[in-house]
Amino acid sequence: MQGRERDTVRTRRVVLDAAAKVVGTHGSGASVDAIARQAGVSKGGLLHHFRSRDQLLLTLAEDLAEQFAAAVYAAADPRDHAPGRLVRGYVNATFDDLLDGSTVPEQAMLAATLCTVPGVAEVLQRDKQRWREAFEADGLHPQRALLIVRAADGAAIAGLYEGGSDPEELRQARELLLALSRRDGPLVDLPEVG
Amino acid sequence: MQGRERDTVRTRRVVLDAAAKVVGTHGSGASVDAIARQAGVSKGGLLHHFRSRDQLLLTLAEDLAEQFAAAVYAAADPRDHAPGRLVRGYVNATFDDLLDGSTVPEQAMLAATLCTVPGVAEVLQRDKQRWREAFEADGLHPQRALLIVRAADGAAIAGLYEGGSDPEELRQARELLLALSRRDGPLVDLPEVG
DNA sequence: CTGTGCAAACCATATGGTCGGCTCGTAGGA
DNA sequence: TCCTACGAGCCGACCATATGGTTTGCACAG
Repeated sequence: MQGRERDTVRTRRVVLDAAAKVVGTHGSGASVDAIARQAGVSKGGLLHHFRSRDQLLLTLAEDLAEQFAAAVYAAADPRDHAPGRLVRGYVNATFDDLLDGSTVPEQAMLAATLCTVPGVAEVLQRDKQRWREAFEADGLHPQRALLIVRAADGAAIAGLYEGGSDPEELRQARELLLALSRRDGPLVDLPEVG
Repeated sequence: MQGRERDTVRTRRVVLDAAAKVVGTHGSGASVDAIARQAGVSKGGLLHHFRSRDQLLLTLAEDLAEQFAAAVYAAADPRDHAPGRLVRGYVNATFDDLLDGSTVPEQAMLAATLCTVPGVAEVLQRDKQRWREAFEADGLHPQRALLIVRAADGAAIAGLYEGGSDPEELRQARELLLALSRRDGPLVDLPEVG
């Protein structure tokens, strides 16, 4: 019963990857049949593993959130013990995705499509709560951490939905956010302008 | 020939509003029929004004972009002539939408759905370019302006897709961004932390 | 032999888009 | 001013089709 379970796990994995690909290119028009074909599986076979299309997409959303979290923790330098370590991992993971660029339009499609799937909103909300707690434990001034994370999110949105950005600009933006994360305290001590 | 044209304009307006409402609640599942019913029009009547569903949604996207731009310029204080005036309008318009809150989930659905419509990506890209140029003429240090706008976008995303945020937190975030926009120069002169 | 992963045919239905026709406002001539 | 012809806005029935989900059957591991 072990080989079988392995097969099940592998098939689910293959289907999830196929779903990401097809949804990334065809958006909400991605049919179960198309996903199944991409996965090299029949529609019946797919629906044997995922009760419905919505449940498949929900699982995909959870899977992607998990993958991103893993990327963030992987991007956090293990030798970095200063406050803001996780924030820096978040920034780096975000911009790494963006700078790769090869799959940016697909990711935009993917994100937009998944957001319209019933149940995904709750998943995102739970995810948000987890990040919030993680950042609170990261030691940086909350206002500062929030600003940095928001800016990273905004850059991601801009990069995803509004066309690929200039790589050089992305790199600069990342450096700025990283620099901001290496300092601490409220953000008010700035030279005033006329 | 004038009354007729008025009718056409009004009907198109009604249909667009209906589309925003239905798409906001039903996402990509919003059918032409449902939109037509919401608008008090038959499906045939609707398709008389918009050649296809996609074209309707594309028009809706353009319309919403235009509405947001109008809100930004309306939110910019006419007596404000310091650099960053438009940035402040952008921040205020964004957070006004977010703080209203009543239609936040609908707007999230709406945005996500429209992003999957063919042609909307190009519209967003053009829109982005317009904003970029407008901000460049706004006089603030580019890096600073970009950071503020990105943070506002990120806050919008967080508010829209990850569940309504705490109003108090939103207000604080807005004040921070506005404060940042009232200063100028690069963002490096911050107290370093151990 | 048995149960599980999977295929393929099948079904009900929803949806986008078309079409012929009806209504009524408008233009233009008498 | 009145009448008529025209055309635009609009309706509602219709059609082809794509899609989500079910069911039946089969092959194979244990």
